[in-house]
Amino acid sequence: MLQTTDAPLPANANDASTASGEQLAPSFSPLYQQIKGLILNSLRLGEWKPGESIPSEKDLATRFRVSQGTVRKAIDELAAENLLDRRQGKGTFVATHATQQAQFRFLKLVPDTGTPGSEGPAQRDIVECRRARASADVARALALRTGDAVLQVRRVLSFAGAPTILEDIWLPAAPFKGLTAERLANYQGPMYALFETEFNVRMVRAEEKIRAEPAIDGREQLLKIERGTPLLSVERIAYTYKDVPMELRRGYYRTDTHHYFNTLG
Amino acid sequence: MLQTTDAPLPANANDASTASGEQLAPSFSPLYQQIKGLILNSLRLGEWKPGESIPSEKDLATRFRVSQGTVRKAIDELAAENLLDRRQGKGTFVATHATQQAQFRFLKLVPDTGTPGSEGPAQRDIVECRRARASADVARALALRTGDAVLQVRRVLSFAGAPTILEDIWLPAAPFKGLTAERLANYQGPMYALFETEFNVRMVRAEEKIRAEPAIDGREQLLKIERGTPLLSVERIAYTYKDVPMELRRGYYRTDTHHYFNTLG
DNA sequence: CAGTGGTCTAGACCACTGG
DNA sequence: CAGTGGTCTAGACCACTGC
Repeated sequence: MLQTTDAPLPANANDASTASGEQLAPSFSPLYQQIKGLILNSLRLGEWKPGESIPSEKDLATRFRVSQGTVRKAIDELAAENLLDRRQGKGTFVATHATQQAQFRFLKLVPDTGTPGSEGPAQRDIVECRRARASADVARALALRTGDAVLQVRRVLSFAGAPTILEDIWLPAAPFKGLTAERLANYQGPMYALFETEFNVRMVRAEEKIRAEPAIDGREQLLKIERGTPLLSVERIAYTYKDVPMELRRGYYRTDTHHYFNTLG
Repeated sequence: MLQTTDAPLPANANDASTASGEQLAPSFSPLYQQIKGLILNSLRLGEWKPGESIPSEKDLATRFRVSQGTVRKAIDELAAENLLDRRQGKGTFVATHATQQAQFRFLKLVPDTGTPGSEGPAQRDIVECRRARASADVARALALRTGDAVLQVRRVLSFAGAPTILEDIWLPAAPFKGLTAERLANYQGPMYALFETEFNVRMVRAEEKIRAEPAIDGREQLLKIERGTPLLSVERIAYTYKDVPMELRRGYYRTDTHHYFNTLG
C-alpha cells in the first residue's frame, strides 16, 4: 500500500517536463498542487471512503517523496474546500454528509426564530419517484443528452408539522441504478449521505439560482398555501469531484416562517 | 515608523501571560493569530488605507520580531477574508471596493443571459435621501437605540433601461455626517467605495436574509411592474472591522430577467 | 537588476487525542 | 505514552513585476 509509483515529478523538474498530461496552459504548477491532484484522484477512486481517515501527513510525505510541509499545504486547500476534515490529535478524514454538523450543509433555509436545527428533524414525504426521460433543460444541467434516462423525485419537507419545502429532483439514471421510493423513504439522514453509502456518489459543491415565483401548477396544494403566494424558487446543480454534475434540484421554499440565509465575505 | 512596541509576546510566553487583554476563554493563541490581530488593528486605525500597499513580509517580520513564515500565515488568513490582496512581485494591498473586479462583490443578482457585467453600468436614481429616527428593528440591526438619528436612502437601479432593483438603505447618522443626495448622485462607482474614501468606513462582510414577497406599498410603481408580482426581498446587514454593523439595506429584486446566484462549498 | 510574494525543505517543539 | 495535527523557525531558491 505504500510506495507505489505516486511520486510526482523527479523533484525540481518543472521545466520542459512531459508531466503526466492534463495540463497545457499552466506553464508552472507548484509541487503541492500536484500532490493535491494525487490526493484528489485517490478520493475520487475511492481509495479512502467518506468518514474514513487518510494516512498521516508523515506517511503521505514519504509516499509522495516530499516534505511534510508540502503535503500539509495540499491538505490545507482540500480542507478549505470541505473535501477533507482535519481533527487535531486524531487524523485527517474524508468529509461526509452523514455527520451531525453537516446535516444541512447545502440547505440555507433557516427558521425566522430559533437556531437552524431547533425545529427538530424534518418530516420527509416522497410524493413521487419514477423513471423519466430528460427534457432539454434537464439534460443540459446534468450534461446528458435530451431523452436520456433520469430518475425524478418529488418530495415535501415539513418543519414542526408545516409543509415548507417542495423539491423536484432529477438524477442521471445510470449512477443511481436501483434507487426507489422505498429506499428513499426508509433512509434516516440526509439524502446526500445515502448517495455516498449506496451509490458511491459524493456531492462536493453546488450552485444555486434563486428567484421569486408565485405558487402555481399544484405546488400551492402540496404546500397547503393559497394559489399565487410568492415562493422562493431555488434551482440547484450539485457536483461531484471534477465538476461532474450529478443532480438537478428545483426547490420551492415558503418564506413566511423561514428565510434563506447567506453570508457574503 | 519601524520598531515601535508592536512585538507580540516575549517569544514563547504563552503560559500565564497577562497578554494585552481582550481574551479570556481561548487558553492558547498561536503567534500568527496575534500577528493577525496586530495587522487588523493597523487596518482599522487606518495606518494603511484601502488601495495602498502594506509593508513587505520581511519588514513586518522584523517589526513584529517573528519569522517571515509566521507573518505569511497571518496575511494568508486576512487575504482569505478579502481584507488584503496579494499580488506577486508587487506587494500586499489593502482591499478596496473601488477596483474593477470588486465592483459588485456584494451584489449577487446577475442577468439570466450573459455575464455579470454584460449589461453595462447600472443606472442609479436616488429617489429619496433624508434624516430620520431609527425604528425598533432598524436600531437593532445597526446596534443603535430606538430613536437614534439615521440616514435613509431609497434608490432604484436599472439595467439596460429596465428598473430592476429597489433599495432602502439605513445608515447610522454619526459616521456618515455630511452625506447628501447630491454626493450620492454625483459619485461614479460603487457606494461602498464612496464610503471608504469619504467617510473612512470599509465594509468587510455582510449577511443576507432572503424571502419572496409580493410587490406592494408603492414598490410596484417604482419598479414599473404589476402590483402583487413576486419580488426577491434581500435584507442585508453590512459590517466593518470588528463586526460592527454599519448599514442595513432592504433590496427588492425583480427576478424575471435576473436571478440571485450563490455557490455552496 | 533589486524587490516582492510564492514554494520547498528539515527539524524542533507544542497541543490534542486515545489507549 | 505514542501518534496525530498545528506552530514556528531559518534558509534556500523560484516566479513575477517594474525600473
